[in-house]
Amino acid sequence: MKVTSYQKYRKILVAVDCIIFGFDGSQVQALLIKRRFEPEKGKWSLMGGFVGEKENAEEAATRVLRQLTGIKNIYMEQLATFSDVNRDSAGRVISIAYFALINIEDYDHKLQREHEAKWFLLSRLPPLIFDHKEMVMKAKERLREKVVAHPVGFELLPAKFTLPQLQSLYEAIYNAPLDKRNFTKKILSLGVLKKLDEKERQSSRKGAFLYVFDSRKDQKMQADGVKFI
Amino acid sequence: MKVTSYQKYRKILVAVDCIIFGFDGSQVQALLIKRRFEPEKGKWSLMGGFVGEKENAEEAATRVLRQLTGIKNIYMEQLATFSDVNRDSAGRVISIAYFALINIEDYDHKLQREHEAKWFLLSRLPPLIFDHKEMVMKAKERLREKVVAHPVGFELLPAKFTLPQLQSLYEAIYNAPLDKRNFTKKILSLGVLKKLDEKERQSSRKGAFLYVFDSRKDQKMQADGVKFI
DNA sequence: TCAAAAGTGTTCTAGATACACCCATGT
DNA sequence: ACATGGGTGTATCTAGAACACTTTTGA
Repeated sequence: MKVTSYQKYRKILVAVDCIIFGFDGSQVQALLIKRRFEPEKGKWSLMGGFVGEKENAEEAATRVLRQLTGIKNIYMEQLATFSDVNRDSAGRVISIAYFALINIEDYDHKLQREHEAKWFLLSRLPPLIFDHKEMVMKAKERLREKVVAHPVGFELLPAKFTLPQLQSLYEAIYNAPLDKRNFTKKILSLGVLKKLDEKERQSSRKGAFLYVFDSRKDQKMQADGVKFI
Repeated sequence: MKVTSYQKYRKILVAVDCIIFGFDGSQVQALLIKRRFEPEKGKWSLMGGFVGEKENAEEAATRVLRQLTGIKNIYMEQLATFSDVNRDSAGRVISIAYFALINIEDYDHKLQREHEAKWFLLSRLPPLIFDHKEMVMKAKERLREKVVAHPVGFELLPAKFTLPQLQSLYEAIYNAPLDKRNFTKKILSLGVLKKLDEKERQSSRKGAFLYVFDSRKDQKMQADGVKFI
């Protein structure tokens, strides 16, 4: 039985916008699309959508992410809600922003073409519509904070990766160089990596050993509250 | 000129809810009210309200906080948005939760009576309506994270406070005892406290020196990224 | 004079930092 | 043979943790 005490209040359009980060081996990038409808049609924008009647914001964001990337199990978390009265030039819309981390390799390139999507270096973002730039900046900040205490960085890498790749990722996130020996020592001491008997040989003659993330060990560590890098 | 491309989407009621933390000298508490309208009238609830046409969520939360506490400059930040389809039994409402820290002394007791508000120990919360319990738990977690790197704890204390009071606050937030000597050493080494020539004598015969928070020093420290406790 | 809380220093330990050379391989 | 990136160990420094006694004063 519905009660009616809320009837006098004005409803508002509710959207989600997704900040999608990827890592190309040396830089962190964000995935943007060319907006296909008015207002601001043709401008660069985050991928977004409206929250439907029968879904919560997380479901809406998951749907939007799958539409764009084709990936089902994506690392995603709520960032913040943006609600300024005039943030959208076409009317009152609040937007719940989510940030997501994906492995660029998993990304479906057909979908990329379909959506006119493009990866941009965080340091070279094009002008974005509305408050989307602010969203990206906030997401970048959150990623940095997050990475200190949680192993989210691995989401950005392929399943098998080398220590130099992992180090580059952390250097890109912190925007600062790290000492190779100290990095190796610390990351291995966490005990969440499993060394494979296999080498990656694209990037050097000697080749670098591949590792995989061992999520069982990670769970134990999360419980103990260990810090990453 | 308004464009109309959003017309086909369904609008949603948007509310804010405020988790208000206070500190009574030994325990962290949350301020709750008895809900005065249906549904769930008479049950314990967070203080909330709807986001109006001409305000953003932060303005709405500030308004709600002032209504309840009478305090104007309140420490507040956005926590998260809760959007489950059936979270409110009276219809689809999403809620943007804010958490706020106040000094219990600043609190206007007339308003407290007016709203049938009451402080509850975090360890002894009554049953709460909807998803408000989840909101409080998330806020508690955020407070703990926050306090590590930012001097937000001071918001919970009166302007003049003693080191033992400050220590009790941190012990309450961490829910763990701290060593008095290590605590004193560290907090003073931060250089954000100014010792007064005045003693507080309620809680001991010897009396404890009062301190004030020196925000100029704090700003410098924030820039340098120092950690609290 | 004693009960109750405030105040105060030193030692030990673990984690972070700084730092330089050899290795494996393709060309 | 050499250029390129991969891999490895040690010494130092710093921050955090552990730990106990003296001081003040009102009752």
